Amino acid sequence: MPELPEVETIKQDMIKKIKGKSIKKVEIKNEKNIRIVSPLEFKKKLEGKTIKDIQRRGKFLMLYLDSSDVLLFHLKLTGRLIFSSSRDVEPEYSRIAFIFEDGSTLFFADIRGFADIYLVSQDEINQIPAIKNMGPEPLSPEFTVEKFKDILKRKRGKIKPLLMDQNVIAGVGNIYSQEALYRAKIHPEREVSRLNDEELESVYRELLKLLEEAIRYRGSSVDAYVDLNGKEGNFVPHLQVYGREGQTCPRCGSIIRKKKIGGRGTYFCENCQK
DNA sequence: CAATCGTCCTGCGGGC
DNA sequence: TGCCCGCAGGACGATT
Repeated sequence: MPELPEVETIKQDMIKKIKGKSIKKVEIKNEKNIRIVSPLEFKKKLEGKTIKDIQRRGKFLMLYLDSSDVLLFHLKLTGRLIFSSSRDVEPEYSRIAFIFEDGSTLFFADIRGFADIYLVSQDEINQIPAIKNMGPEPLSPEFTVEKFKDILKRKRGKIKPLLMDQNVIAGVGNIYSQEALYRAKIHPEREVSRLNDEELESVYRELLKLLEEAIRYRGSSVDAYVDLNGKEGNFVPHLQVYGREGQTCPRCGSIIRKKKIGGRGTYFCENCQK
């Protein structure tokens, strides 16, 4: 499941590999992920267009075209974007092929089919509900510790579900919310209104360090995530609690627990997360 | 009104 | 060994 570090990795690779390329042909094998526009309109609006810029917002990847349109991807759980220098090397579960003038191809693949693909004009981006209400980018300079505290102090509820709420902070999902809390030594079920300044500051610091570190390691290949070259990220060995139920806590040696919190599987150390 | 549930879907793992 | 059931989850809409 691609979260901010994984989408950021894909974005950086895309800037190197497909920025400036012109889409010659779009082949749709499975249209299920395409939202709002019809497959025919999707093809028509993309063929002949050039990719001018690539950006990320939360877990969304945004490809700006030389028309006024933007191609948006949200990979959800099992969506993949894989670049190949040849259109003949088709990845597993491939659904859409974006074939460039030079024959190189961007494949969109998805196992479970939850991913969303939008094609909208630039001024329609903010009409997409998931983007309209999205919280700040955690790695932007404006996202200061004061801003973080301001936002969370207005909220009620358990800290972990709040961290992965896209309307609170953009891009943080199930994996990085729980890893950040482990690093900050905060129990995922702590009521946010009962966290003091020092604790909130620690969550902020650890979250930002974690995201930056995960980007340097090209993300975590949990579930279906691979990078633009189809290669796995290198951050999984650096995850300290995620997926480690029954193993010992790297910090205190207690047994790591798994519990459903806010409907999502959450791993934590009951001994050192208070 | 905030929290939980069902929905989409399919690969995989646990259990027998 | 092999089969089958049910779990996993991002975000949204419905429900309690």
